[in-house]
Amino acid sequence: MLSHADVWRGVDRLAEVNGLSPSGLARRAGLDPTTFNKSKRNTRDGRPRWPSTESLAKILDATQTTLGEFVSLVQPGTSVAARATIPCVRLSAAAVSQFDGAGFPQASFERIELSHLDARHLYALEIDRDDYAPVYRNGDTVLISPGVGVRRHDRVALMPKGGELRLGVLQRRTAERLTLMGLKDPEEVSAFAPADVSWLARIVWVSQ
DNA sequence: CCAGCGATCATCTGCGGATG
DNA sequence: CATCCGCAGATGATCGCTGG
Repeated sequence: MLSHADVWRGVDRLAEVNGLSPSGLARRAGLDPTTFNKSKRNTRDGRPRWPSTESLAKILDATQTTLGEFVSLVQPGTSVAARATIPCVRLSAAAVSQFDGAGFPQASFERIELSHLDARHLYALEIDRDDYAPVYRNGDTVLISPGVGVRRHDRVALMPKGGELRLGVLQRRTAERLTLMGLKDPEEVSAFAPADVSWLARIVWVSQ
C-alpha cells in the first residue's frame, strides 16, 4: 500500500529523473507551481494532505510515465546513481538469442551513461547501418524500454521469432495481427501474427 | 579580481475559491 | 465542513553585468 510519504517521494523522484524541481514539474503539467510545495503536504495542524488523482494523472502524462513506473520510483534504493549507466547493443549484433523473452538483453554489452531515465528498464541500441536513415542515422543511439507500455503510433523495436530486429511505428495491434509502419516510408507496412513475435518494446529516446 | 546591484527563479506562507 | 488547488506577496539563492 502506498503511504502519504511514498506518494510525495514519488512526486519528488519523478521531478528529479526528469531534471525538474517539484515546482517545475507542476508547471510542465499545467498545474500551479506551488501545488507540490513541501509546505502544502501537511495541513497547518500537521495532518497529511494528498495530491489529487487528477494532479498525479497530469504529471504522469506530462512526463510520459506509466502508473507502474511511478510506483517503481517510490521503491527504496532506486537512487539516481543506480540509473547512471545502461547496457548498449549494436543493431547488427541484436540477434534473438541475445535477448530474454521480455526483450531485455542477456549478454553483457558495453554500457553508456544516462541521467534522466530509469536504467533498470532500459537498454541502448546503437544504429550501425543506414537502413533507417534519415530518421535514425548510422551512429545514432536509441533507447529501448521493454518495461513500459506500447501504444499505437509509438516508435518501437520488434523482434520476430527467427527473424531480424525491426524498427518502426506501431500502426495497429489486435489479438490476430500486429502491423508495423516503416520509419522511412509510411506506406511500407509489415504485418505479423502475435505468435510470430518474440517481443515488442517501445523506443523512448534517441541520441543523434 | 571582486564587490555591489538588479533580474530571475524557486519556494514558502496565508488566504480564498471550488467541490463534494 | 473538509480538502485540494490557485493566487498574491514575501523571501532567499543564483546568475550575469558593471564599475572600481
